[in-house]
Amino acid sequence: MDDTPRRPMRADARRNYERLLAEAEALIAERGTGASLEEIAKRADVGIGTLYRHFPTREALLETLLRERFDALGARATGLLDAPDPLDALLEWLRAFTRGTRVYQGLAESMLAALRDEESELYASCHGMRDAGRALLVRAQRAGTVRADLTALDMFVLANAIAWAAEALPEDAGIGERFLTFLVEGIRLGDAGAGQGAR
Amino acid sequence: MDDTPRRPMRADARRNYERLLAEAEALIAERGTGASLEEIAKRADVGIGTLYRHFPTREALLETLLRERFDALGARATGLLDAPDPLDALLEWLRAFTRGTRVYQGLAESMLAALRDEESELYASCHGMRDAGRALLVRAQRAGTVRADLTALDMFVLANAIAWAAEALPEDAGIGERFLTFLVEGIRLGDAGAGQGAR
DNA sequence: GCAATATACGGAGGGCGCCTCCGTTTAGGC
DNA sequence: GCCTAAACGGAGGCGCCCTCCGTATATTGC
Repeated sequence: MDDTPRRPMRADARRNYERLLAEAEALIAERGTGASLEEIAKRADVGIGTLYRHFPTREALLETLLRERFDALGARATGLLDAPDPLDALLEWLRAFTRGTRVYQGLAESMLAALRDEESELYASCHGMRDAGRALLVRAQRAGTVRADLTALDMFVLANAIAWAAEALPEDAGIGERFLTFLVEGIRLGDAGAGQGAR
Repeated sequence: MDDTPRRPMRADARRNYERLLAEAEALIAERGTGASLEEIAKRADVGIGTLYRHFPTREALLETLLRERFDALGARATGLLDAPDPLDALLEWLRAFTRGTRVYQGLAESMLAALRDEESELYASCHGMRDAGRALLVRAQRAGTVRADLTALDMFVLANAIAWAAEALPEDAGIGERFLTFLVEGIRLGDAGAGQGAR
């Protein structure tokens, strides 16, 4: 809970930490979440050991790169709790989420993997965001506009699946939005009983 | 087009080919599509060079492993063209597809990757199946039970996304079916105008 | 300023996986 | 049985991961 160590970082350590982060950001933006850690270290002009000291796992590095985004998405969700239409609010948030997941190629994959491993830095780090998203879902469900049997976890996974698909066909710019539309149609409860007639 | 070479395979070649296939099947079932090719060769008691001679790429190997399944899925789609309810038929096929995609962990990923690369053996190999699926979709659209703006490619990608998600949470047995339900709800045109009221 | 020491650095090295290349072996036609 | 086209196998180069530990240096207390 106490992230601030008694002593501040040594000057060289802090410098290397920042260089690493900058180069990681650049290379991961370029090559995706699987980018070579050795190359990041090289570009940051730092030994590979130094990289591993600051970021013991690839996920730790990713987490640092993403934490701000997660927090922002959490805040966004909380803000949207006041929006007039709960379903629109949810859609809007899902949109923001999937867009955010596209910053780095491979991120959806990493997120889902993290979801299965509670030890993962990513898991902990996006916890708040997930909770905020859940609140948005619950509100829409209370309002009766989203099916009650949809779990927050399911929603999260589905959003990642959409991001994953969108990532895989990058030349198709509209794909994410299209799929989100399908998702929302699929989980909403229609104004007129949602045409559940057939089944 | 002429897959049968003039001469039949030499006996040792044929034997190795079959051993490789058997071990590949086993190891990929165990470890997913990313299984080590060197280990496959080792288990088949064959040099790595021999593996590469028979299967120049990982995809070629996968393709051989999967072709029968693809053909079966294609046939299934064609068969379902006679089913009474076009939407049910489509759902049934999507179910078969996503279930099939779960045989090997990582397969959805491989399929989507193949989709972007027309040179890929997998791309060519599942072409027939995709076409058969398309026919099923078109029929449902003609019947007015599926939104007309859904592309066969989109449907294919979505089905893979669902398979991908299901693969990522293997301990949750019902996830694939749940997500498929959402998908079908999302792409159908409801019996009573589908509650498009709000938007 | 100058030790003394806690911190931090760096990269060699072991492991694994990919894939190619080419010297060696062998099946099968004659 | 010989000869040759066909097939084999694995060494070796490359890239990546990650650990470990000898070396360097920033900081602190004097």
